[in-house]
Parts: sequence; structure tokens; C-alpha cells
Amino acid sequence: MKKENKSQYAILGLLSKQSYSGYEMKEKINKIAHFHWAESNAQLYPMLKQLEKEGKVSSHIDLSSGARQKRIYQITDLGIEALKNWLLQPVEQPQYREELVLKVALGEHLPKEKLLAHLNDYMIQLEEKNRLLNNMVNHIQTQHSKRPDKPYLDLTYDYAKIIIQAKLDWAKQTIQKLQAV
Amino acid sequence: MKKENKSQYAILGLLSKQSYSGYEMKEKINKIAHFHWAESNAQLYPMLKQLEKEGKVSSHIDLSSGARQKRIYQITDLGIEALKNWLLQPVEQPQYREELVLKVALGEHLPKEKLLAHLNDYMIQLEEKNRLLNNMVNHIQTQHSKRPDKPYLDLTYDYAKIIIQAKLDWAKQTIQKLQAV
DNA sequence: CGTGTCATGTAATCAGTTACATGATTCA
DNA sequence: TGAATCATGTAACTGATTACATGACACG
Repeated sequence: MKKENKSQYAILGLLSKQSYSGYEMKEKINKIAHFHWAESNAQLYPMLKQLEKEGKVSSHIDLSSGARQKRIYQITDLGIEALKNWLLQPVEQPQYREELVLKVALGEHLPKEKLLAHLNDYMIQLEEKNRLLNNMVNHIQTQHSKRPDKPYLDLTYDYAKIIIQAKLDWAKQTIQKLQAV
Repeated sequence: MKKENKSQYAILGLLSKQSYSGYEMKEKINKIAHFHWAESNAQLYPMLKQLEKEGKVSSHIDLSSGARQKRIYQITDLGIEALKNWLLQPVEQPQYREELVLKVALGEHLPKEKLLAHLNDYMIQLEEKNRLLNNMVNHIQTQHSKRPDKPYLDLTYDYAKIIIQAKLDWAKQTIQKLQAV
């Protein structure tokens, strides 16, 4: 089974809700979806051109934004169709590479304080993520409570919350276990 | 900051515990570490050659295994040093792409039964993973209880267990919420 | 008038997968 | 003898990141 490019579906998915410029898409993904999705400029812009060539999106220059060249993309019927078709396909399981877990597995090769420091950094980063997530949930709750897809968005934030909490739990108990030895 | 190849450290880490052939390494990673790490043949074999060229591993043909050409790799002092140095470096946070979560976020575009079916498949796959994990933990417990690195391995299985459970919890409550609507 | 942000993009490189190729050994 | 497994590898491709390049506009 050939691996299909997934960036395109993230893009089509975003455009299925609202029209955006490339820049806005990048921002949006980083802000509201970075808990489970990442895109870089170097994939986004070429992909938008490709999708336009394939007729799945169309674009025009936004004049209201002044002289600044801002190209707004919108999804086409063909794009919607491609998106819906993909949504019906079986989900491929991602393969993970958890660098921190690998380092823990090799714990005998580094000083315990250093390993504890890694775990501590990990927790700090997770707590920061958690803070951003709570802000986001709050923002959606107060500013976008009427969005028709809000129930679905909420489910994705549930996911982020549960995973972050699980990682925090693990890190905490791992620190305790390591200190107990 | 340039991204460093991580496969090499997974390989060096494995060889830091015991000598293996390429084939055995692949098997071992798939069996005992696939919860948090994945390697493919097409990366493993070239990487082993490269590491040998760099003097981080050395190899010899295993004669005891008969006429079959089995090349056993072992880590060198230089390899150990490289590994230990990497272990001290800050951990880079992986960027995730959760296809299922993306599909849930776009739930308004597909029939509810189909979305529920995706979640159901997800749970089935997680339960299978859980089963494999329990077997593995059991195996380590009964066959390798004296391994000096067992405490560290246990911590990695704790991680797998917690993450799998968190995903199962989310999937379960997501199915319930979707059905309630 | 200079720093930060808005805005779009490319080149070079590296990472990683899929599919294929080859051949020996084991065992039913 | 033919299927399964052991064993090692390559070619072609796709995915993804990093770093760089360019320029306009906003605002203090």
C-alpha cells in the first residue's frame, strides 16, 4: 500500500471550514491543531500550488488587504470530494519514535541526575502545552461556542488533554521510581 | 539546530547491551521496542555500514551459524562514547501527526457510523497492542528478571501501557459522546 | 528609521518507506 | 519439493525539515 501524502488532507480539511491564505493556514494549524498536527512552510506552499493544479482548491488575490500580496485559497467541489473520500479510508497507524523513552531505556549509560533532568524538562514542556491547550479550549468555548463543528473540535482537545495528562503521570511516577532507587 | 539521525542511536543503544546481527536487531526492535521505536531494513543495513566506517561499531562473520552469512556487530569504545554523548543532549520533542484525530476533527464531513467504525478499529488495534505489551512484560519478568537494565526497561513499558490506556479511554468516551448526540 | 510581523516562497538536504532482489536453510 | 523463515541488501521515491531569500507594512 502506497503511503499517501497527508498534508494535503490537513489543508483540504482546514479549507473545508473556511478560506485562508497560506500564512493564515500555517498560523491556524500551529495555534489550534499543533497538539496533533504539524505543517511547515516548505510543505504548505508547494502543496497549495499542487492542489490548485489538481483543481482541488482555487485562489485569488485579496485586494482588501492593501498592496500586500495575499493569496486566499478556497476549496472546490473536487477538493471536497477528495477530502470526503479520504475520510472514508481506513486510518493508518503512525509509527512513533519517542526519543525520551529511548533515553530512559538506556538509563544505565547516563548519570541518574541527568536522566531526572531530562524528565523534568519533559514535564515542563508538557505543562506549557497544557497551558496552551487550556487557553485554546477556553477560547473556543467563549468565542466559538456556536460553530457547527465544535463538538468535533472538543473531541480532539479531549484527546490532547488525555495524552498530555498520561505523559505527565508517567513522567511523575518515573521520577519517583528513579529517586527511590 | 540541525536534526541528527536518531536511527544510529537506537542501533548503538541496542548494541550497548549485546551484540547482534542486522536481522536480529530488526527483530529485537520490532518485538521489544516497537511501542516507542520503529526501524526499517532500508535504514538499518546502510546505517550499520556507516557506523562501521565511522568506527562506532565493528563486525565479523559468525562461523558457528553454519554456511549462512551472518554478520555480527558489536559496539566499540568510540561508539559507546558517541552514544553517551547523545544521551546527555537535550531531548527534542517529536512532532505528531495523528491521522485519526484529524479525521475526528473533520467529523462533520463523514457519516457518523463511519467515524464510529474508525474509532472501533482504533480500539481493536490498541487492544492488540496491549496484548503484545502484556506478553512482553511477562516475558521480561519471567525470563530476564536479573537483567541489570530491567528497571529501565520496565519504565519504558510503563510508558507504553499508560499511553495505550489513555488512547483507549479517549476512544471509548469519544464513541459514547458520538452515540449520545 | 529600525524592529517585528505579515506574507510567500525555494534549495539543499536528510529521513524514511516501499518494493524489489537474492539466496541459503529448515521442515513438513 | 515447496513454503516459511533466516539473512542481507539496493533503487526509487516520497516526506519533511532547515535554512535561506525577499519584500511590504505597522508601529513606536
